[in-house]
Formats: sequence, structure tokens, C-alpha cells
Amino acid sequence: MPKANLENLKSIREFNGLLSDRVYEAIKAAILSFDFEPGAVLKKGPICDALGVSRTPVSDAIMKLEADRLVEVIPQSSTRVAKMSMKEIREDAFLREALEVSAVEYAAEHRTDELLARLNRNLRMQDLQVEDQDYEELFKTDQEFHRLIMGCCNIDRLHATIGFVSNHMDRARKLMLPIPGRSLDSVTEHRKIFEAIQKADPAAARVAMQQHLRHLIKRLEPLEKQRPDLFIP
Amino acid sequence: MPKANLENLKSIREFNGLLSDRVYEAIKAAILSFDFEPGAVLKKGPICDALGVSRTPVSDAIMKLEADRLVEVIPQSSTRVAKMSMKEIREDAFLREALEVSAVEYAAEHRTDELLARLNRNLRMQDLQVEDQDYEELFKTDQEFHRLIMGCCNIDRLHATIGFVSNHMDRARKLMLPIPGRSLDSVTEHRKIFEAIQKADPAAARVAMQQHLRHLIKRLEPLEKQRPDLFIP
DNA sequence: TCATGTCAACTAACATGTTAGTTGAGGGGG
DNA sequence: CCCCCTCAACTAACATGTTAGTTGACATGA
Repeated sequence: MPKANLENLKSIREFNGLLSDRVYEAIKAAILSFDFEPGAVLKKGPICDALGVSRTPVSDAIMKLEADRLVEVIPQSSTRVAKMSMKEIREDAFLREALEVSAVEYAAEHRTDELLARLNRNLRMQDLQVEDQDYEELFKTDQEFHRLIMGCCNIDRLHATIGFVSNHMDRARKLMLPIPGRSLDSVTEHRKIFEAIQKADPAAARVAMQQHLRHLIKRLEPLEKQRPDLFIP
Repeated sequence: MPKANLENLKSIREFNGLLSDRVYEAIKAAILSFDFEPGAVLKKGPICDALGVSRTPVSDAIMKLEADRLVEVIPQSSTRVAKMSMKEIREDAFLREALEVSAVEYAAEHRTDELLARLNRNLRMQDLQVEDQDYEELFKTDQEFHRLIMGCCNIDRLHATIGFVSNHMDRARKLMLPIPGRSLDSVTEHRKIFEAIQKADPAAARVAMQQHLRHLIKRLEPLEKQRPDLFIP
């Protein structure tokens, strides 16, 4: 039976801002790190006790997590951590691809020397981290690479929107173990994207980003068979 | 001073489901119809009285409207109907274009005879409505045309996601008066999209949809000068 | 006149009490 | 043995009471 390890809930003192938001961040982190397992029943009472807050901020947080599709509320009955679903992950991939491919196309058309410099620095960092087999940091540098490209679009909500539509995919990514050979391929793909941006070639940038993202979903697909317990039956 | 006409709030008895959701729908409708004007202060107390509910469902509804970017909550202070903003509208347009262009590309690749038949029927309806100058109904048929294309993608969330990212743009569209000549152009553009889907030509479908959506944003831009009172200074 | 400090009024945020829909265990009839 | 009904227990949904942060009016002094 899937379990929600309440003792692993990060203290809400680690965040600041509204209590509701801090509770939201704490629960979201627990879900994305699998401390709250897919399918686990989420009870407000114990969460209130664990965090030392009342039901209101917890209810607000759960409502936002429902919008993220990370929990499923059954009216008047119960709330569960959303099970993984390859259909949902594929939907995430479609939406993310649509948005991120448009972003990279825009970036290739409007690139600045500063963006190129930052991307170049980021890529050299990736090389180092592959060499050092520091997959934890490589993951972050990878995310930063994508964030740099989006940042160039002057669409404030772009990054947040992509995050919003990719929650199921992001959770699945956390389950993937680093495969040394693959990390190298990934950097190669990033470099292709970089070169297309550098050449101001939007069509090439589109294709490069599309291939990169489609490799990602290909790597996620085996998870359904490796961890059937986490997925919807 | 922008005003919120509470007496125009649709009775929540017109919807069904959770009270929070009904309140959400009622307020959202009021904002999108400009019964609640951009910039108007939204007070929970009067809304509770007008709808005959307590503060909880109203707070929940306002939280969702904040996620939609239709209201702005200033912590511990006040809540206002979001002012219009051409920057936001342009961001909406970027995100919607990214998603809808991907959708139509997919549709062109995976079209079925049934989709073509439905689209064709829809287009003939549009012809009739242009002829009758029934712009109210044409608006709905237009939306249905786009919905049919998205429906073909098997991405359950696609329609909801596009709606979610387009709230500011959708509100602005309500202010546009129908221009007879433009309606005809719009149907012509729709027909181009249809033809590309029929020919199973994703590249042509992309371009046709892109042009169609870029015409829309072009028509929205003058609003900022026509109605400066509704926009952010 | 204008800058600044105080304070009361107001609101969202948070806490807690109450209601009503759902669920599943147990029991009686087929 | 199985189906259906009942009902108590449980939970989310809703109502209401309380707290605390913000704001703007007003007063005070430079």
C-alpha cells in the first residue's frame, strides 16, 4: 500500500511567504521526491499535525496541487497522490514540446551575444560534470540550459507554464537512473541546439529541440514496466 | 473608478457541482463580460451576500481566478480584477500559438474522415452565419472549429490548457466589435486551415494557423488606444 | 508646504466549528 | 453463497470566529 511519509515533510520554516504557499511547497516537494508515494491517501489532519498549522492552509495547498494534477481529490471522500500515468506523461511531453520548440525558435531569431555566452559557459560546465560523473549537478545544469533559452523570449510566464504542464513528466524523470553514455548524448544534443541558435537558424533549432525532447520521452517509457506499482493499472 | 456590478452576478443556482466551483464560474463570467471591470476592487463580504454563501467558497474561487491571472490578490490588503495589459495579451498569443499550431500539425497528420466531415459542416455553418450577420453565433462556431481540431489530438488537457493560458486574450476578444469584412476573411482563413488538414499537409496547416492567429492579435492591438481606461497605465 | 509618525479601520489569512456526501463493514433476505 | 440494504464512521466541503498585515487619514513638527 502506498504510504505518505509525513516525517519527511520539510519544515515549512524553510520557506517564506504565505503559510498556504509554504505548505504547498512542502507537500509538492514530498510528492516529487516520492516521499509521498503515488496512490497514497493524503489526510489533512495528520498533515496539519505534522506541519503545526490549521486545515485552511493545507486545504489551499491541496487545491493548488490538484490544479498541478499531482493529487486527485474525490469530493466528500478522500485525496490521493496521483498515480503515474504514461498517458499523462505523453500529454506533458506534447505540451512541453509545443512550448519549448516555439521558445527555441524564437531564441534562434532573437539571440544576443550574452545568451550565446551564457549557453556556451553552461555547455562547458556540462562537459565537466559528465567527466566527473556528477549527475546530480548535471541535472541542474541541464535545467538551467533550457531555462536560459526560455528566458530569452521575454515571456515571463513561459518557464512557469512549461513547469505547470510538465509535472507528471518531471516526477517521472526523478526515477530515471543516470546512464553514463546517455549523458554524453544529451550534451551532444544540447550542443546541436546551441549551434542552431548561434547560426540563427530557427528551423534547425526546432528540429534539434524536438529530437532532444523526444529522446527524453523514449527513455521514460520503460518506467511503466520497470515500476508498474507506481502506475495506473 | 472601475466598479464591480454585484447585482449582475449570475445566480450560482445556474451551475451545479461544488459550491466553490459554481462561485468560480459566476465570478469568472462576470469578469469576462466586464460586469466586473478591470481594476475594480473585489470584496469578499459583498460577494458572499450577493451569492448567499460563506467566505470559504468565495476565497477558493478567488484563488483559482488568481491562477487564471484574472484577479490580483495583494496579501493582507485587497483583491482587484486584473487590468488589461497588452504585454499579457501578447504572452497569451505566444503560448496559444505554440500550442494550437502544434495541435493543427498533429491533426493534419492524424486526421480522420469524421474530423473532415465535422470541420466541413462547421465551415458551411460559418458561411451561413456570415451571410446572416449573426456574429454572436459565428463566434461560437469559430470556437467550435478550433475545438474540433484540438479534439483530434487525443490530449485531454489541450483545450483546457489553451483556455488557461489565453484568459487575458479571451477577455480582450469580447471587446472587439464585429467587422463584417473581417468575418469573411476569418472564414477564408479557416478554410485554408481545413484544406491543409484535408491534404494531410502539416507544414501548410502550421502556416495557415499561424497566420490566422497573428491576424487576431493584430486586431486586438488597437484596443489599448481605444480603451486606455481598461489597460495598465 | 511637506515629511513623518501614529493609529484606527479594513481586509486577507488563518483557525476552528459544523454539515453533508461517501464508503465500506456488517446484517438480513433471496 | 451472493446481493442488497442499513448505518456508523470518516472526510471534504462549507460556515464562522480570530489574527495579523496593510493602508490611508490625520496629526505633529520641521
